[in-house]
Amino acid sequence: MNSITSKIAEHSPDKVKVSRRSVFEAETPKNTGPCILLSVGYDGSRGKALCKLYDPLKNKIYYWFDNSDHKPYCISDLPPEKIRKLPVAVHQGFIGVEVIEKYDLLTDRMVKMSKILASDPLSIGGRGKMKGIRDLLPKAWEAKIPYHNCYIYDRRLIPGFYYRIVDGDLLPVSFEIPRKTRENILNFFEGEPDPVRELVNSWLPIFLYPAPNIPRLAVDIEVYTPQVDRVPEPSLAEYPVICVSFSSSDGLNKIFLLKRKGFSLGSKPETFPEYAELVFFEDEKKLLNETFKLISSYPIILTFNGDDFDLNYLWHRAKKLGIKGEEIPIVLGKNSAGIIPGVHVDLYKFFSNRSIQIYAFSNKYKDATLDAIATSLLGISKIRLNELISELSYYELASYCFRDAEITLKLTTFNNDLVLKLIILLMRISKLSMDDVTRQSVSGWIKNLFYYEHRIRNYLIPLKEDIVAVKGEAVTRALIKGKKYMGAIVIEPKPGVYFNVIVLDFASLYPSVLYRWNLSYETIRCPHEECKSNRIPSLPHWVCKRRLGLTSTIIGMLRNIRVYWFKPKSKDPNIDEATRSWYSVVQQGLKVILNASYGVMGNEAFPLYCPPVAESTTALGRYIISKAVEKAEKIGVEVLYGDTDSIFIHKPTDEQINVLMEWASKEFKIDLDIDKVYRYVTFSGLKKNYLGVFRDGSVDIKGLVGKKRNTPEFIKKAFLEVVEVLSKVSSVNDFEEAKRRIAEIIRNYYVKLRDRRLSLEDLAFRVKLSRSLKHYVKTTPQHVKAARLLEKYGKKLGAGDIISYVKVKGEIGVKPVQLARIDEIDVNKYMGHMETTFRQILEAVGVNLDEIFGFRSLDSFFKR
DNA sequence: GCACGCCTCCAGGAG
DNA sequence: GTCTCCTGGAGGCGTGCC
Repeated sequence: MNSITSKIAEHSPDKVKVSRRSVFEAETPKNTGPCILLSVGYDGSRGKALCKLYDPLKNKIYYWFDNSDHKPYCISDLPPEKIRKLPVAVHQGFIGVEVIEKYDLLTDRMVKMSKILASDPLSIGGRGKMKGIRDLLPKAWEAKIPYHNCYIYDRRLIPGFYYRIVDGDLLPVSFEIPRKTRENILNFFEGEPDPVRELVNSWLPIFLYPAPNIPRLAVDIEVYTPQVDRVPEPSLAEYPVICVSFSSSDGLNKIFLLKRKGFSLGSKPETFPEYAELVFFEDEKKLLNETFKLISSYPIILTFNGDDFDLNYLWHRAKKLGIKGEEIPIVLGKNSAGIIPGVHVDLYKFFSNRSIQIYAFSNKYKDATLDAIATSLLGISKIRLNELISELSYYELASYCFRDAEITLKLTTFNNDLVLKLIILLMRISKLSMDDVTRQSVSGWIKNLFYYEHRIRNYLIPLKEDIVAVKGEAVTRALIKGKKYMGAIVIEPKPGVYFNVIVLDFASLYPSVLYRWNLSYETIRCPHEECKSNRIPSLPHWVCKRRLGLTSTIIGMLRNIRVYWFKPKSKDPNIDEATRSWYSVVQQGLKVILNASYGVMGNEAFPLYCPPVAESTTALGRYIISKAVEKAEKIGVEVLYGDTDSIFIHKPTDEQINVLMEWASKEFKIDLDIDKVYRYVTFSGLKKNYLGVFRDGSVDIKGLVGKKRNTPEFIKKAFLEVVEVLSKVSSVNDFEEAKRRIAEIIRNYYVKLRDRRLSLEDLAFRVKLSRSLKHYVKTTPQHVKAARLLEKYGKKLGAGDIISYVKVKGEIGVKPVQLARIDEIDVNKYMGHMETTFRQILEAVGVNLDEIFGFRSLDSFFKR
C-alpha cells in the first residue's frame, strides 16, 4: 500500500504546474497583426456585436466590439408614419424607423421599405411575455435572422478569414493573388457573363488562401455513477467528476483524477499513455477549477458530445459545488455549450451531419459514435471495458478517459488537419461562425450563404410564403407516394454479364442544370411577358431571359471553380504538397455544398423553397439523360443501364466516346466524363443493383443485399468470398470454374449453418431504431420486437440504438442476441436470406440459380 | 379456417 | 430536417376457396 500512496504523492498537484496562462487579452488592442475571425456573437452587457479573433503569432484571443453603433432591425412594407401609430412604436426596444430602398427580386423592381431599428436583438424577435417587434407587425422581412449573422452580412465579414485591428477598426487583410493564377482560373470562365466572372473574382481569396492551423484542446470527462447502463443526468449533476482528460494539438497531454476511498492505481494497462501527465486531486472543486483554467487557455475546445454532456455536466456540477459563475468558462445555450474566451466545437454534432458523413467522408463511418468514427477514419478504437467506469482502478480509468480525449483531438488533426481546415473553409463559404457552422446542417449553411449574397447586393430577402404564392407548387407527380414532385430516371438494366463497359456521367448534373438553365426562385416563372416562351421541356414553367438568377449563378460558380480548378489541381503532381492538400479540402467542401444545392430548393423548411425550381431541375435531368441514350444508340453504342446522370455503355470505341462527349458539351454545355471503366459488369436485372469489376481487379458493388449493413455477418463473409472469386474472372471462359467454386462456398456456409457452427453474433441482424420504441404504432418490425423483449429485462433503448437480433423458431420469430441460444435458430429463415443474397449475384452472372443447380431452390438442393 | 394477393411500413441504399 | 427512386422483408388486411 505504501508504494501506491507514494506513487500518488508523486503526482500531487503541488508538484505539478497545472494552470496555463489564459490566451485571452482582456483589453482589446488598438492594433494587431493578422488574426482569424473565429466567431461573431452578441455581447448583452455592452449591447454590441462581438468578434472573437485569434492571433496565431502571439497565441492570443482578442474581443473586438462593434464601433459603428450597428443596431438590430427588421423590415416592413408600411410607411414610417403608419408604423409610428402602431403598438410597435411604443415597444420598449423601439429606437426608430427609417426609409430604405431595396430591390425586390420577386417583382423585379425597387421598393421603398421601412427599416425598424431596435435597441437589442430580443426586441425584434423576443417571444413569450414580451412580444418582439416582428410579432407586432402585420408582415416583417428579415426578422428571423439571428442578430450576429445580420451583423456579418452588413459588415461583409467572412468568418474563417484574416482580419486585423487597425486604429481600433476591424479590417480584412488583403491578399495578393498571383496574377497568373487569377488569369488561369478566369480563363475557365471565358465567355460567361460578367457578373459570373466578377463573382469568381470576389470569391477567389476564400478558396486560395489556406486555412491556418489553430491550437486546440480536446476534453473528455468521466462521472461516477452507481447505476448500470445509465448516463448521469447533467442538469442534476448528482455524482462527482472522477476523471478529466486533455489532449492538445500543441502537445499538452494531461489526466486529472479524483482520489477516492478504496481505489488503487492498479496495474498499468498496456493502453496507458506514458506521455500523459497524471494529476491527482483530493478535492473535486479544485479539479474543476484547474479544468476551467485549461479550457480558458485555448482558442478552440473540442469535445465529443460536449454540448449535451461533458460541458453541460461540468457547468452544473461546478454550480453545485459552489463555484462562482464568473469562474466557470462555460455558457450554456438551449442546445449547445459555449466557452469563454474561445470557441467550443462539439465534434459529435459535426460528424453526425449527414452531408459530412456521406459526401466528405464517403459513408466510411456508418454510425456517428466516437468509436465507429475513430475506427474507420483513424484506425484507433475506444478502449474496451470489462468493468463499470465507476469500478476501474486509477490507471485503467485514466487510460480509458484519455483515449477518448486523444481520439477526439485526432479527429481534427489526421490527414494534415483535414477536419479543422474543412470547418474553416465551410465557415468562409457559409459565412457562419465556427460554433454555428459545426452545429448546423447543410441547409443552414446554404441559407446563410444566400442571405449574405442578397444583403450585399441590397436585395430584399423574400418571405417563403411570398415565393410559393408567386411561383406556385409543383405540377409533376412523383412515382413514390408521399413525395412532392417527380425525380430522376433509372434506366431498366439489361440482365447479364458484359465485358468492357464504360460509365459516362454528367459531372455534377443538377448544379450544372441550375446554372445552364438559369434556375433560381426569381427567374423561374418571372413576371416578364417576353420570357414566357423560354420554356422548360415537358413543363409549363418558363425561365427569365432578362436577369441572371442569383442562386443559380452562385451554385454554377462554385461548381465550375471546383470542377475546373480545385479538383484537378488537388491531384496535380507539379504542385507542392501543402497546396494540394488544401485544394483537396476545398474541392471536398464544395462537393458537400453542391450536392445539397438542388435538394434544398425542394425542401419545405428551406426559406427559399421553390418547387418549380426543384422539379424543373429533375425534369431537365431526365431530358438530358434521355437525349444521351438516344444519341448513343444513334451512333451504334449499346446502353446497358443508367441512373440519374450516368449511362453504362457496352464496348464503345474511343471515337464513339469522343462523339458523345463533344455532343454533350455542344448540345447542353455540360461536361460528360468517363467516370468508370469496368473489365466487366453483371446486372441482375434490378435497378440500383449491380456488380462491376475494374481493370485492376477491384470490385464495385452497388445495392446488393450482401453489402447492406444489417445483413448478418456470416452472409456478408460468404458474400465477400464469392465476390473474391468473381474479381478473379477475366474472361467469359473463367466463369465455369468460378461458378463451381461459388457453389462450393455456398455449400460450405450452408453446412455451417445447418450444424449451427456459427456464433449468435455472426447470425445477428443489426438494425437501427429510427425512433423511440413507443413511436412504432402502425406495425411492429422485427427489430422493434427484439428491442421490446430487451426492455423487459430493464435495458433502456431509444432512437439511434442498434438492435442485434437473431431469427428463431416459434411464434415471435425473433430474439435479441443477448437472450437467444444457438439451438433456437430458425435455419430455414437464414437459408432464405442466403438465397436472396446469392440470387442477386448468380442471376447477374447470367444464369438462374435454379439452372446452376438444377433445383428449384438452394433449400431443396441442400436437403437432397 | 387458411392460403394467397395486395398494400403499407420500415430500413437501407444509389445517385 | 437537401431531394427522389428502388429493393427486400415483415406486418396487416381483405378475398376466395375448401
